[in-house]
Order: sequence, then structure tokens, then C-alpha cells
Amino acid sequence: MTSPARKSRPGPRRALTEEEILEATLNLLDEGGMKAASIRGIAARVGVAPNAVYTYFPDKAAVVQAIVEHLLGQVDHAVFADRDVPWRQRIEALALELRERLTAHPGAVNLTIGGPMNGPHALALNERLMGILVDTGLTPGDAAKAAYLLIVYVFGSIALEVAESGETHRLPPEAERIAARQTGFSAIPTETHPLSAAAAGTMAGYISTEQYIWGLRKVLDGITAGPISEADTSKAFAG
Amino acid sequence: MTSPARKSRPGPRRALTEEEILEATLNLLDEGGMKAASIRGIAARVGVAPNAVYTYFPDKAAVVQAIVEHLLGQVDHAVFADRDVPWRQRIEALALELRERLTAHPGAVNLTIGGPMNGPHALALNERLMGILVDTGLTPGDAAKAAYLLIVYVFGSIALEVAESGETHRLPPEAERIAARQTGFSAIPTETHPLSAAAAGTMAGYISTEQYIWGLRKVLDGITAGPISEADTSKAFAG
DNA sequence: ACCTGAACACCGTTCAAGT
DNA sequence: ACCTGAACACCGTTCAAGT
Repeated sequence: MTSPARKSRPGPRRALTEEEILEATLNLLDEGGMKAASIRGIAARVGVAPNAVYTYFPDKAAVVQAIVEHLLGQVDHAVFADRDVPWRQRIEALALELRERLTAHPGAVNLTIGGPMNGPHALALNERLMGILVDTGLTPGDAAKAAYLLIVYVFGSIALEVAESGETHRLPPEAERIAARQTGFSAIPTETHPLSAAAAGTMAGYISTEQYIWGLRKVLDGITAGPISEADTSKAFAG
Repeated sequence: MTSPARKSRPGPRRALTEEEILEATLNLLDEGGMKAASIRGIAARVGVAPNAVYTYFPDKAAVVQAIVEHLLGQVDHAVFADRDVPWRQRIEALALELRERLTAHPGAVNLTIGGPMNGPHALALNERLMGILVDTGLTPGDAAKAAYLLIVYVFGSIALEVAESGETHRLPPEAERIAARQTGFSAIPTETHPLSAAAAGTMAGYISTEQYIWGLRKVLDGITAGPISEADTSKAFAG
């Protein structure tokens, strides 16, 4: 899929590929979470001795890092590459695509925001996002600031969304998850937390696609509300 | 500190308190990261057998959950409780206080966004934040949406900031961390990533307090840019 | 009720040895 | 160069036993 061609290597035939190991790890992650994605478990899944994995990756941290890159490499750039599409739509498409790819593997989400995102695919995404923003007339510097704000929003949203489901390794349908939150929030006592209790219904919907896009648009509104180099501190709500 | 009085319990004198265990865990976390904060390590630190910890917490997940709550309980509500202070300032104070408390324990940040934030202290913070927003005239429902957007921004920023430093358990001074990023980003090839390369300087500053507040203000701008229930999709940059 | 010693079923990683 | 068997130093957790 991502590998164009297997590089030929010296020595005896390789039993495995880095790809195969990553795919096995992802499967284990989806089935049993971080606990199941052990070096020993991975080795068993691909049919080698535990220490054979160290032929492909120096340590477990490297496997984790590679998983993150693998996942970021799966995002389909085509859905937001078209420069004729309005820029807000392009960014929304990017945000939705990223959310879809990452929530498909809940166990991997924490790994993504848990380490530095400086791999080639992460960089490519940053470049793409900046490209969309530069297309609107922003300088690279301003585009970088706006891009980071968007990245914080996207990854923060996804992380909180996945975290909310606890140790579930496959996310239930959105409606189910919202219903579960609704039930949980109904227990908030009105006496001590009147506002949270009053807004329990809204809070249950935090994890919905609708609110995800709503928040993204608010962030975009903020970005376009004034010059990037400044942020308004005087305004107040009309009400 | 947080415990007003030790509840008296039956049975032989307790050797420990939940508080003592959490403090020990936090110390281990600061010294050696998640790896060092093992049940066995904690037990050794407080001077009991490993399994004695299970008298206080049912399992390790409960210790982790308690750590998160412990940390959220440390935020000083006084710095943003004053209703005479302009609401934007109050939210900035809240955001800065939260960042200070969490970045003080980098190893715990991942735990915070890694699980559901539904403890009493988390709820209290949500209630406070909603209170500030309701003070501006928002309905509880709209305040909830705005509050979540802010929470996503704050925790997302902190998570990405801490993650960027990798396995460091005590964050170096901000200037040092930015300098390290600067060095790393200077390696971005202009040919393949022209925009990222051009904005390397800006990108290095992502983790600065200045950009943290800048982003927060942009989010606040977005919240005030129009009615909460909608988000502008028509606007485009002037340039 | 709280703590201990001992054990169980795991980890990640290393090392010497085989091909 | 790649893989294996065996071992090392760890984990979280449970259980029977002591006070």
C-alpha cells in the first residue's frame, strides 16, 4: 500500500516486512488495546520468536513511533488537495479525514499525541495544511501559527473523544456513545453543579461529528476574525 | 492539603494514606516517568510490600485516575474566580494556571488526556469555566459548547507541548525547548517542504507561552465572532 | 482491616549460538 | 543478515496466612 517496492537486502531471506509487523501491531491494538500490543504478542502474531522483532525495530518505542507514522500515512490527501474547493471546505475535509483514520484505531490515538509528531508523514500533513492557508494569502509564518492552532484542535478533539470511551478498543457507533454519556451526565447533582447539570444534554454531544465541525468552524472564525499577529482582547458578548 | 481530615477507619492503624501514595507516585513520575511509577516502585517508595497498595486502590488504573484528579485538584480557583475581572482575563488565567499545574508533571499529562475526565475536580473545573461564560450572557447550552472548545484547546496544547519533549520527565526551561526545536526544524528540506522550512522559526515557538495565549485568544475570538449556535462558513481572508 | 511472603502469568531486552 | 533458545530483571495481580 504505502511501500512502493521492497528494498532488496543482503543476507538470508527475510521472513517479514516492517509493514507486516505494523499491520499485526495495529490488529492487536484494535483487538486488545495497548496491553495486547506487546513485543511478544506481535512476534507471536507474525510467527517469529519475540527477539526477532528487534531485527526490524531497535526497541518498542520505535514500533510505536512507526505505528503513528503508518497511520498518518493512511490519510488520503486527495480529499483536500483540490485548490478549486473553498479553503474552509478543504480544511474541514482534512479534519474529518484525520478523525476518521485515527478513531478507526482508538488504541493508537494516545500514542499519536503521546510522542513528538516529527515523522515524514506528519511533516507532509503540516505542509499541506500550511499550503491551504497560504493559498488564502497568509504568509508562511502566519500560516504556521494558524496551522498549529488547527492541529491542536483536531488532535485535542480526537484524543478527548477517544479517551472518553475508556478502555474500549473498537469505538461503538457515535449515537451509542452519546447515549452512554447522556446517562452518565444525568447523575450530575443540580445543587453543586447547576450549569453542568443544566447543559448535560449538550455535553453528551461533545463527541459528535456535528460538534467537531462546529468547533473547527469556530476556530476558523477566530483565525479570520482579525490579523493573525494579533488577537482581540476587547470584545465582549452582546448579551 | 486537599484532605480536610483523615476519616477514622476501623481495624489496625493504617500505615499510609491515599494522599501519601499519590504523592509518592507523582514523585516517581517526575523522576523517572511512567516506567518508574510502577505499583512495585510506589510500594517501595512508601515502604510497604507491593500488594499492600491494593488496600488503597483496586488496581493500577485507579491509581492513575486518582493522580489525574489529584492534579486537577491542585489548580487554584482563586486566580479566576473574581467576577469583577474581565471574562477574557479570567479564562486566560484559568488556562495559564492549568498549564502550569500540568506541565509541572510531564509524565502525568498523557494520563490526563488518556482517560475520561469525569472526576469531581474535573467537573468542578467545567462548572467554573461554564460559570465564566454564563456571566457573559450565554445560555448553559451555549456555554457548554464554548467551554468544551476551550478545554480541547487547553488540554490539546498542553499534550502536544509535553509530547514534543519526548521522554523528558522534567521540562527544561521554555527557551531551551524552543532552541532545541529550532535546531530540529532547521533540517527541514526546502525542496520538499518549502512552507514548513520557511516557517521553521515560527514553528519552533509553538510551545511558547506567548503562542499558547495567542491561540487561546483566537479561540475566544471565534467564540465571540457570531452566535454560538452557528459558525461562519462564508468568510474568506482579505489578502 | 490491613499487611506480608510467595507465587503466577506476564513484560522488554540481551546474549550466545545457529544458518 | 536474520532467526532462535534461554535467560535477566522486571511487571501487575492474586492468594493464603498472619496481626
